[in-house]
Amino acid sequence: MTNLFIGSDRRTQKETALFEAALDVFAEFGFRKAGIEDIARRAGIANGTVYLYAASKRDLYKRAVEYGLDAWQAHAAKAAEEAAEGTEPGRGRARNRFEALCRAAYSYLAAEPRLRRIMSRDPSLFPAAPGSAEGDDPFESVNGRSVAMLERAIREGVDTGEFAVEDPAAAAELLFSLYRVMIEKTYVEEDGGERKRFEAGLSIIMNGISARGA
Amino acid sequence: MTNLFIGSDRRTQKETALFEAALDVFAEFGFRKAGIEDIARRAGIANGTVYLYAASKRDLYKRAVEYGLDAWQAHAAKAAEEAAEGTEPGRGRARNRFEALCRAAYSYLAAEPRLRRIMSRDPSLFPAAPGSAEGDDPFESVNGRSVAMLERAIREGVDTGEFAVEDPAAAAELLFSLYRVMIEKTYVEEDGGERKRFEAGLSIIMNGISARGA
DNA sequence: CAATGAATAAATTCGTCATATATTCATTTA
DNA sequence: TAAATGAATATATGACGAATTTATTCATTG
Repeated sequence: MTNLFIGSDRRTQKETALFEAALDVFAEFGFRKAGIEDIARRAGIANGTVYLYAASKRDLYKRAVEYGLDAWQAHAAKAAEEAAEGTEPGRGRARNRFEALCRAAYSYLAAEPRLRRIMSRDPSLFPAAPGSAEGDDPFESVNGRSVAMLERAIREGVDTGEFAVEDPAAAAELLFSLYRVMIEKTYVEEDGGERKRFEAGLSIIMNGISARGA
Repeated sequence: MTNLFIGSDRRTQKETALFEAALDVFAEFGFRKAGIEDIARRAGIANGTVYLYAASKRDLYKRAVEYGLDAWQAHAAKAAEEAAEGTEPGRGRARNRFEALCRAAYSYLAAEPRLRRIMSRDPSLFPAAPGSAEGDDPFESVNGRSVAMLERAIREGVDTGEFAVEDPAAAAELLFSLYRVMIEKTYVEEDGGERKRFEAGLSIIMNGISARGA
C-alpha cells in the first residue's frame, strides 16, 4: 500500500468516466441496444475492465442511473441549503428552502437530457410506476432520501408555523409523485408550456401547504 | 362494416353487453391475450356479430374502454351536480362541487377493478404517459371533457371568490395529472394507505386553490 | 336484413440456425 | 502484484419457415 490516495483517486476517476459513458450510451440507445463495447470505448477502458466496477450489464445500468440520480439530488439539496442560509428560522426559511428544493430539482433535470431520456424509456425507475410492486423500486435508497428531504422541509415549516399539513409523510410522498408527473409532462410533451405548468403547480402546492395566517 | 350509429334499443342492449364482456376479458387477459371468441361468447353473440359493432379488435378495445371511461365520468359529473344543488352560489358551492367531483371519481374507480386493471396494463391510455406524444391520446375526447369539467369547477370558484388560481386551465391539467398518480398509487400499491394518501392530497389541493379570505 | 359461423386471411408461436454481444480468465502492464 | 487487458467463450438475440392459433370476412340463414 504505497499510495492509497492515488490508487483510490484513480479508481474513482475511472468509475466516474465509466458511469458518464454509460449514461450517454444508455440514454441514446436504451438498455437493450446499448453495448458494453461502446460504453467501454467511450470511457477509455477495455471491455473486461467494466466488470471490475459492475457485476453485469444490468448492474452497470443500475449503478450509472444511481450515480445520475445522486448528482441530481445533491444539486437540489445544495440549492435548498443555500436558500435557507440567508433566512432566519421561522421567517420564511421553510418556504424558501422548500421552494428552492423544487425549483432546483426541476431546473437540473431540464439541463440533463440523459436522465430525462432514461426515465422516459424506463418507467420502472420510479417507485409507483405501473407493473412495479411494493419492494420493487431499484432506487429505493435515492428515492427514499428524496422523499425524506421533502418531508424534513415540510416538517420544518410545520414546526415554525409556516406550513399547515396534517400528515407530512403522506404529503411528501404525494409531492414526490406529483413531481414525477411534472417530469413526464416536461419530457413527453415539450410543447413550450412546461414552465407555465410548473409554476402553476408550484403555486398551488406552496399555497396548499402554507398555514392560513402565515 | 354496417352503420355503427343507428341506435335501436336492441342494438344498444347488445352493444352494452358486448362492451361489458369486452371490459371483462380485456381486464382479465390484456389486449393481446384477449380473444374475440371469448368476448363474443360472454356477450351471447356470434363471432362475426362483433364486427357489426367494431371495425377490429383494436377498435373494440378502444370503444369498450371509452364506454367504461364515459360511465366513470358520468358518475362523477352527476355526483358533482348533486353536491352543488343544495348550496347557494358563492356560499361554498364551488368547493362542494369540486370536492364531490374528486371524491366521486376516486371512489367509483375503487369499485371498478376492470378499469383499474386495464389502465394499469396500458399506460398509454393516459395522455402524458411515457412514450406517447402530443396528439396520441386515444381518449382525447373523454379525457378532454374531464379536464374541461375540472376547469369549469375551478373557474366557478374563481368567479365567486372562493378560489384563487392564476391559470385555471393549467391548474385543471395539473390536477388531472395528479389524479392519474393517485390512481396509480391506488391500484399499484394496495397497501391500505390509499385512502389516507387521497385525503392528504385532496386536503392540500383544496387548500391550495382556495382564496385566503374564504 | 341483422345475425351467424364456417371459410379464409393474418398473426403468433415454435424450433432451428446464424449472428452478435455479454462475460470470463489467462496473460500483460505499470 | 493488483489492476487492466482483450481474445476466448458462453449467452442472448435475430432471422426464417412451418405449424398453430386467432382475427376477420362473407355466403348463408332465420
